[in-house]
Amino acid sequence: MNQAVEALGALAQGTRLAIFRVLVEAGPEGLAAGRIGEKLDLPPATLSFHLSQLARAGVAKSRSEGRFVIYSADFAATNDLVAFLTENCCKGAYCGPALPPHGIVKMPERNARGRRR
Amino acid sequence: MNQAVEALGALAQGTRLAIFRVLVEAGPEGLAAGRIGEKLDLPPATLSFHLSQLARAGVAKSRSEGRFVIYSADFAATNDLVAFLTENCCKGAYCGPALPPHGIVKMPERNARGRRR
DNA sequence: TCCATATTTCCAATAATATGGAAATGTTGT
DNA sequence: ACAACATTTCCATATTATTGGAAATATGGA
Repeated sequence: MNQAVEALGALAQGTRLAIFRVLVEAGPEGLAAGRIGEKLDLPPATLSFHLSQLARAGVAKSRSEGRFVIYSADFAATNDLVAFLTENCCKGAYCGPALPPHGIVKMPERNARGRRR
Repeated sequence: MNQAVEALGALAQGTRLAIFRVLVEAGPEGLAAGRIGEKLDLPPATLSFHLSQLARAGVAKSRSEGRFVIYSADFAATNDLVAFLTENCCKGAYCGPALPPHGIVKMPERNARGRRR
């Protein structure tokens, strides 16, 4: 619960949500901090502040690669967050009316044997 | 995007997240403000403040019923929010590693003809 | 109408957060 | 060791959010 508040709080801010979406689009590979700053035109101090918030909250992670710091979205944490939000939803019954256009994260396609492609 | 920041901001707070979860559990029927306050032991002013934040952000809605005000979660808005968070995720490819235990909201079951049951 | 109950508004004190310039830190290549 | 670049830390400032007591408002029933 506290974890969820942290994660939501990290995303509940224009600049950070923009950063997060850049990271989601970038995928597991991630993106160097500087590239993110260029895309969103953010001064280094501001960028660094928000990246550290995202990482502290667990929705993004960073790894060092040479003199770059590569940030990427934490997809597992994001899924956990989404699951938490709708936990106990209507005690298990369908609770429309809206039908989601797609899932949280696409399931890997499977062949007839049930193996991932 | 602004809409998403509002929605996330509404949920990014301990008291409000607790309220929201009570509403999610209550389902579309909703719950009178007072009942929520009892469950979470909140003073009226505080409760009212947070309920109005949730409603303003669109993740909850209210209707009057006699002298009660019934609040309920807005499931459609919640789904939109979740969809937005993972939009353009990995440009369409599966982006594990975690597989979600279940969908955002359960799809209604369909029979062989594709009709809802 | 009058009373009991439900919810909201008003208000002030307190705390937390966002911003970005300047300087510090760390890393690579010469 | 030095220069060039990437990122973070330090700092001050401005803005916004949370809290709850007390009073106001609204509804239903006797």
